[in-house]
Amino acid sequence: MATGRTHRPATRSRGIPEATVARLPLYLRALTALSERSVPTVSSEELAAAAGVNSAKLRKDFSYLGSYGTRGVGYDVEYLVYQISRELGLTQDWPVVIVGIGNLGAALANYGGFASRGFRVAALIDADPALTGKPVAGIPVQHSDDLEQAVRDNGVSIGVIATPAGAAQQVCDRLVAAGVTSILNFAPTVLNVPDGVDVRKVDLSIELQILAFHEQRKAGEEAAADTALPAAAAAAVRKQSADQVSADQGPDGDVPAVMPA
Amino acid sequence: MATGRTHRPATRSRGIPEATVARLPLYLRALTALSERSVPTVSSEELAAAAGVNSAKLRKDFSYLGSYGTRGVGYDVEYLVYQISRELGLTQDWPVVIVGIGNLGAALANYGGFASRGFRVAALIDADPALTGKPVAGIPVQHSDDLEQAVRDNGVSIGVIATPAGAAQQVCDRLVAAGVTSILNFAPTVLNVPDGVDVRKVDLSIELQILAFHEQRKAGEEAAADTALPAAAAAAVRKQSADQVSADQGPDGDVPAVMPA
DNA sequence: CCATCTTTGTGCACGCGTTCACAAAGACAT
DNA sequence: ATGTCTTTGTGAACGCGTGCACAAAGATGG
Repeated sequence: MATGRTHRPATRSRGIPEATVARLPLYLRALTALSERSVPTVSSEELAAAAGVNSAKLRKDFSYLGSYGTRGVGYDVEYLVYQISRELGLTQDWPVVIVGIGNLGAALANYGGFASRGFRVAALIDADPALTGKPVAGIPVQHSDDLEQAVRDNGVSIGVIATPAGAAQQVCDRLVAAGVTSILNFAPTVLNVPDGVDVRKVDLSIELQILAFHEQRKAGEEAAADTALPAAAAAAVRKQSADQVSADQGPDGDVPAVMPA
Repeated sequence: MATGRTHRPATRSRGIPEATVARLPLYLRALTALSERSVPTVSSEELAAAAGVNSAKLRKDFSYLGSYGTRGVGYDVEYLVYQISRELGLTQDWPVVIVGIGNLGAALANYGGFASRGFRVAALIDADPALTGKPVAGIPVQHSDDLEQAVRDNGVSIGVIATPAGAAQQVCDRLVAAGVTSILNFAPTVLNVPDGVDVRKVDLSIELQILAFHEQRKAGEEAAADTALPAAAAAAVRKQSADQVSADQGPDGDVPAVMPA
């Protein structure tokens, strides 16, 4: 994914491992909550608990950013909030464009977690003419024809794709051609992009499938553990017979994330 | 698998690495698409390309499931679809309950990718009395008071939390108490659960923040290149120079303040 | 039946990420 | 100042995941 890293070991700020970057938003969230409660300092142990990670991992993560803690005391909350925000690039304004204003796209447009972290929804795009001009989250939806102009006029470098799978690649190509270099993809499709463009994907059904795998494993172990089971696991067993739905018609098509309206 | 005797016989789910499990849904999606096009067999190279992964990785992943391929030919699409579906537990019906029917919850209820993979939305729960009884995606919303009963009546073992952050832990506790053992959490909060309960989280803003980090890095490199070279060569240089980055920029002002609910 | 060609399955090595464990650093009390 | 106590920052070991490279396995053609 990430384009070739440098041969630079860990000089200054740029040696930050990908795994650490992925956790910085977690720390930032926990720190922001502490900041609101006017907590002045926090130890690695406390903050790690709040962020749901190991304290040693947290300290090592922070060590990549620099030495921002005080031994015997902990970390200054406000200072750390600022440092992490700066490192993540959240001290600047990031205009984003959302393409595909179905259920999911609309939910994303309304999502408060974006605006509060410097992400500003600059434009909403949908192929359906019936939606054009209709306001969603206070922003009028623009037709797909205006995609390129919306990107350029707003200086957008981050695009969000919430279209059906079939349209995703085409939308992606147009976004990239218009100058977008980072894409958050909610469509269940693999996107092909040129070098220099980052893609992150969120597939809602994949997470559920992973849960189902572990759930099945748990159920199997329980069943194997004790043949005669108390009422406790009755629910698990009932899954089988609850609804023997096999959505006939064979394999599901790869399904659009949203309904177009 | 000639050396399979001293180690775990990878016959069952026991030996499958977590990273492999996370990719199985990807393979399944690609295979399903091939199946719809009535493609009989597929090579690891082709399938890997369709799934967006390395072919060696794919072969190794499949080797954990067993030897389902034919050397010189490839993999039988239908057979592999079945094997992966079975491994993931998708051959059975998974009733799920969605708690928090806001924009996101409603989008999830309407999401086609769930039903097509054996996940059936058994109940929708929301604390707002104004929503009670109102149908969303054809399913009437139930009040929070009915959470436990909805879980038990439907034999639900997978719960989806799409509530505001402040309500998530409480909802989680109630779900777990009612018998749910797997939770997909969309609320921006760390959930505490007892042993034996799996939690996977999806935080929409985290993904954007990670993109912003890389975007900032790219912008910094371009800026560094621009100062050193004529603007015309900037694009060409972008990919090459990844090492040196100007440390900081001026005070940009705005700092992300609060976490939404 | 043998030769050749294709593609799988995997041994191996390497690098990243995680965790442990502890010395160094600073706060604080006396 | 000096000692004690707390907590950071990190060296080092370990384990997992990834990718290479190739032998084995089977198909295919002569």
